[in-house]
Amino acid sequence: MPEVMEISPPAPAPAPPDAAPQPLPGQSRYGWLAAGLRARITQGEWPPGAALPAEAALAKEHGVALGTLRQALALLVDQGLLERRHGRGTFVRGGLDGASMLRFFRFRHAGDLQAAPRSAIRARAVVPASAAAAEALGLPAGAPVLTLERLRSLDGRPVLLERITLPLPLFAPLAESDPAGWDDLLYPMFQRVCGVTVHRAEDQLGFALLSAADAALLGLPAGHPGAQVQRRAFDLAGRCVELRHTQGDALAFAYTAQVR
Amino acid sequence: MPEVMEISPPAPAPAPPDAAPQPLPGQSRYGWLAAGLRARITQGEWPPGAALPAEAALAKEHGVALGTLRQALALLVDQGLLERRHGRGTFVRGGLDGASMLRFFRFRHAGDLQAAPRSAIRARAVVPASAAAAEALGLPAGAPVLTLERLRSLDGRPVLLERITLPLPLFAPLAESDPAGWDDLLYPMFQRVCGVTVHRAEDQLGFALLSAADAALLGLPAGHPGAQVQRRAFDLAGRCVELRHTQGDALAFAYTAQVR
DNA sequence: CAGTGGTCTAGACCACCGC
DNA sequence: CGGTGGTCTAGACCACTGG
Repeated sequence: MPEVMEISPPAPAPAPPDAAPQPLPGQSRYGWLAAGLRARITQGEWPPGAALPAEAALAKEHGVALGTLRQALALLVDQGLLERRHGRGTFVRGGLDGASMLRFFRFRHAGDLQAAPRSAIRARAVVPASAAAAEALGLPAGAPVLTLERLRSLDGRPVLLERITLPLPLFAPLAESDPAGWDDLLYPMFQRVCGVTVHRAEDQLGFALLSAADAALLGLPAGHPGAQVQRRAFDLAGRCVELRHTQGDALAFAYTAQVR
Repeated sequence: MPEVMEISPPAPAPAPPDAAPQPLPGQSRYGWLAAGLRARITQGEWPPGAALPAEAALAKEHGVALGTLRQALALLVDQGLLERRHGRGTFVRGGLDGASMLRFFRFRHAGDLQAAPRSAIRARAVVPASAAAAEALGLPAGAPVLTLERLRSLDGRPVLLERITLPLPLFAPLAESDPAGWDDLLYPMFQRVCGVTVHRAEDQLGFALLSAADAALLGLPAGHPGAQVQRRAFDLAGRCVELRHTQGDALAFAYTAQVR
């Protein structure tokens, strides 16, 4: 089962009756189908959480055998785009929940039943993007971006300090609304307010000593070791829609990686 | 496609002509087949690197359609047990190469063309297992284990300090041979000398300051921040066959995690 | 109960590999 | 060229879900 996805998917709508609409360039039919379905999903024909038509219907619509259509769906499933539920249907996966940063840390304190993490926006600004940020977000050099500084707390104790960069035409609604009223989880709010689904992310982990100012915000001594997470988050279409630099107490860092 | 693997696989040999040999308890045929093939692999019928019989032959042997047999193979492929090569065959995957610890660090120095990492065994001993080690390795409390202390170097600079615990009946050959003659990569040597294939590992990443002695071995000042990797390595049958604690310069640590 | 995805079959033909 | 895995078909039947 090759993992590549072909380019130029077929037309979303059913084909004209003659002149075969799927001139398979040199690849598999199911790969082509998957690319077509992916396009219809990223274009919003089936929003996150919605159910696709039944397998039989999709197979008939594309004039293809059931097994072939199922192979296409399987591709999209292990790309994380779809989710199948036996007896219910095939659904477009929702976005990440935004609480995922805490998975890198162990902040439990002796038998605490964990309270929900709280979020406080400390600063918000519209600034020209740095060269690196523009590059990562696919913006022209110096394009305006929205930056946030955010402190996350557990049981009233500050535990994570985050600096977030968002591309600006897309996140304009957040440049105006009152941060005091924002949700504790950003990604569901991105979805609701800006229509942006954060679907996948790459987290680069590292360690560095905390600056005096950053350490103070986290209630730690200056020069305390900090765990650093540099995140690039992507939407359904694979475009980078967020840069996030997260710092926390290195001594609370714990993460399990699977090898092979 | 459920991911579970059924218990009590069918008999390895072809079935007696009557009295159906595969009394599917309540699960899928391909899951049952996969369990049977897995057993034959872990029992050494097809050693790592060897090719399985062709799909058609296996399907006929088990009295099953091609598609069903292919589903079973697909299960074992994404469990990492098998590897398929178009036009060549289906092969039992070899073990890990043992260089995988370095993937957590960036030790490049300005334009160096990287030399192969070197390994030096600093200490070897047979000792009673700690309670935690015995538990993890599935040994009785206080059973004898082989411990190694090992320093890995890049271009002559020490970069990683490792403390390794190995269960003893299994690794007895290593308790006697001369460590000076050992390979730089341990896992291929485990395979060759002890017949142990390291197939999968779980690495728990963390952070702690280095002790004065450990820091000295790494050429770092006492109390320098250290990245810690606590590894449990497993063989083809899923048994834990190695515990390894690795320390390195936290400031050289870099790892990228994929989020969903 | 009707509708969904999951399993399984028995074929055909294609694409890749190595000799 | 012969052997391998990869794709595709057109069906049948099973298992799960929800009203």
